[in-house]
Amino acid sequence: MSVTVDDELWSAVGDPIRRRMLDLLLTDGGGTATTLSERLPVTRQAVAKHLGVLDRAGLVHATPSGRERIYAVDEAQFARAVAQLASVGAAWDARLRRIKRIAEAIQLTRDNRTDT
Amino acid sequence: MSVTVDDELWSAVGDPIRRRMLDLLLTDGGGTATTLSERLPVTRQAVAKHLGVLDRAGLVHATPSGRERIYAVDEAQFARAVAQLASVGAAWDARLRRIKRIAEAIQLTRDNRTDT
DNA sequence: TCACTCTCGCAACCTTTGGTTGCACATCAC
DNA sequence: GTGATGTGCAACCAAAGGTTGCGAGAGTGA
Repeated sequence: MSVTVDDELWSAVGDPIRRRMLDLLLTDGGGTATTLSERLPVTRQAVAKHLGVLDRAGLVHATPSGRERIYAVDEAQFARAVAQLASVGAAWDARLRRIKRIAEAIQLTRDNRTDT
Repeated sequence: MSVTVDDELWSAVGDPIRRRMLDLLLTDGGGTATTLSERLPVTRQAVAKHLGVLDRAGLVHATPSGRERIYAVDEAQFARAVAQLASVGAAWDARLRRIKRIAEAIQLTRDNRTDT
């Protein structure tokens, strides 16, 4: 349970650079490795590798345009990814609540015993 | 915006082994590197390293007990982490919705122009 | 007490991943 | 055609995840 999620997706989103890239691509509606690298603390080649990772995870796709390769977020896939993140978060949250309830129940049991 | 989150936290949760470890610790209420490694596809030492990462991220803490070191999830910190994940998910979701709305607005503008 | 067993931590080593530089090739603009 | 710009590929480096091997405490039992 809870790890029904594609590991590739988590590791794609787990990297801070890749999260910023997704942010930039969403804000600007698209971009190339070069334009992205100008706004990131890494070189163009590093950005290109990250774009490769995101591409393999299906989160972005490239559109060749002349000598450029314009990348954009695949919104459907990205929405699915966000939904999966939310689902895992919700599962963990539910589990925490259950633990808390059990802990309180045990406390009650202890109180009863002390009473007796 | 959106990357207000601790990068350490994301990378801690980004690893599939560490997610399963958190799952196991939550389910069993605690465990040692040895007991965890019996239920994971990696060696005890690898688990110990992951526990170190989770510890430095504040998500778990160890309690020495005789010759064992029992690790348990720090529920408060973990709850904070889940909340941050959820918040980033919500931010991305909101951004997607806004993009969709803008796209529809542009479509309407086009339609108007065609009308004129 | 002494031997045995279990659990742990440390060190050495390997592989993958994120990052860099350097270079060759294609494309646009003049 | 020539120069500037954007891309991809290859080699190289450092950090992270993983393994094996070993030595040192902490329990257990004769």
